[in-house]
Amino acid sequence: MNQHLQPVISTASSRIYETLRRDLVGGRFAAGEKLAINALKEHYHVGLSPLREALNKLAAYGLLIQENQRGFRVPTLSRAELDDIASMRLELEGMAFERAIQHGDAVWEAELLAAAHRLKRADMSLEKGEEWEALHSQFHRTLVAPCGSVWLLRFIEQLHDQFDRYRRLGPKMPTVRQTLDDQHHQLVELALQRDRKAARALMDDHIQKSYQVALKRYEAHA
Amino acid sequence: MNQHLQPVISTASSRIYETLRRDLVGGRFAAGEKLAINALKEHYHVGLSPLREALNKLAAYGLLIQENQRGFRVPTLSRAELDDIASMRLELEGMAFERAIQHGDAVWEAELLAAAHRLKRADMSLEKGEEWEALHSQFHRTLVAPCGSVWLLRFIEQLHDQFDRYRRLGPKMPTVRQTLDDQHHQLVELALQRDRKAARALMDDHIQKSYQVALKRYEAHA
DNA sequence: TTATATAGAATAATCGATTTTTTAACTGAC
DNA sequence: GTCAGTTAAAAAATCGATTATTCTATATAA
Repeated sequence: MNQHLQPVISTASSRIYETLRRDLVGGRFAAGEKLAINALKEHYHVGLSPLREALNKLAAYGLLIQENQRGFRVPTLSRAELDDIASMRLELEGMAFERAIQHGDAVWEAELLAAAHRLKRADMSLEKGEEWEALHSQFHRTLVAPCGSVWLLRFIEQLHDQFDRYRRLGPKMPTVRQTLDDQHHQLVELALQRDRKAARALMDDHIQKSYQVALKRYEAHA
Repeated sequence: MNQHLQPVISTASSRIYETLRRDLVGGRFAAGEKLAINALKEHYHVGLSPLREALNKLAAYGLLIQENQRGFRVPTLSRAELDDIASMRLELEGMAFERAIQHGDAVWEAELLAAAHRLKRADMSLEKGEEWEALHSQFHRTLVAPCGSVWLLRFIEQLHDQFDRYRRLGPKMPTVRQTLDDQHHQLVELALQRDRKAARALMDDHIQKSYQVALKRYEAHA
């Protein structure tokens, strides 16, 4: 499901990394909060060494701030950063989607349809939990997967995690969500038709709308 | 000099991280090599815990590959990856430079001239060691610094480190190097004149030429 | 009162040793 | 000779304890 690390074999360190990543993205820690390592150790039933290794990785990934001799903090949120993240998503995901449309083959088309279908079923259940989040991430990953650039995919993944810290600040907004869910299918449509320009335009619009949602939530939150 | 971590206060972990990063970028480890943690411990006179924390961060940063239960390896080099890195640099650094030219203020102009001057003095000494590398990195960072996007700067920094693994595979090539050094000054010129289009074009050419150098070295190496 | 100093508690970083897993060498059956 | 199974050695991951640093509260001096 998640290719953040090859979880073929798991270690305590890789497990707690993935768990913490999800919890950070899902907003289970307050922005700006100082992490109490001992408390984490207890809460997640994990030893100090694997925990610290995971925290170090998360800091390098950008989901934590590390300050020498004073541990780890959850990054604060700001309008400026949200704008930055959204505008980088516009540039990079748009670019990647266009390239994916140029290079994607029949296997990709099938995977796209599959990912969209799985997501739609989750949309309908109206249970927007971790399950939906995973399918949603996977769908967006599939859209850009055959773009041909490993580094572009890596940056997009990172931006998604950052963006979701804002998007997931509040509860779902059914009407906007409906529009966004519909766009997912239209994105697949345009991809299959290889209509690069229209696909790019829709992707831009999709990110813009998501940004509006995230911004509303951020402002309600602050 | 390097803002990879705030080295205001340093810990064993942050020191060994920075040292290893330099050594990885500088090619002091063979591509694909498996890192012998015990040997590293001895060589760098550092304990196991800070060393492992540094290795974890470097893996998250992309300068190492981590495989569960089988430690850390230096990523291999490939033509495809070099192409990817170079084309991402073209996109992102070009974008950043254009934005920097739009937003950079008088302080930036001064810093640009200063960075270019320091680099030129190092160019002339013909000693292309770590000292020159540091000034070169700093110069390129300064070029794009006021682009307005923290995430864009972060990605560019990462791509530079990756690119340098290829560029630094071989010894200097005086004639090409002369051209590239000259371009540094022309980049400053065009930035001061706020000639966005020309600046972008020159940046593209600069990265292209650097890519040619890196590619030659990669092919000679393999 | 304000600022500075300091002791004690809390926390971060690191160390040394242990446990777990992988790798390499060896064995014997086919 | 080759291959599966076994074992010893090596390496990775983790643990428990120690050391170093920061934070907090209190005391003292200007």
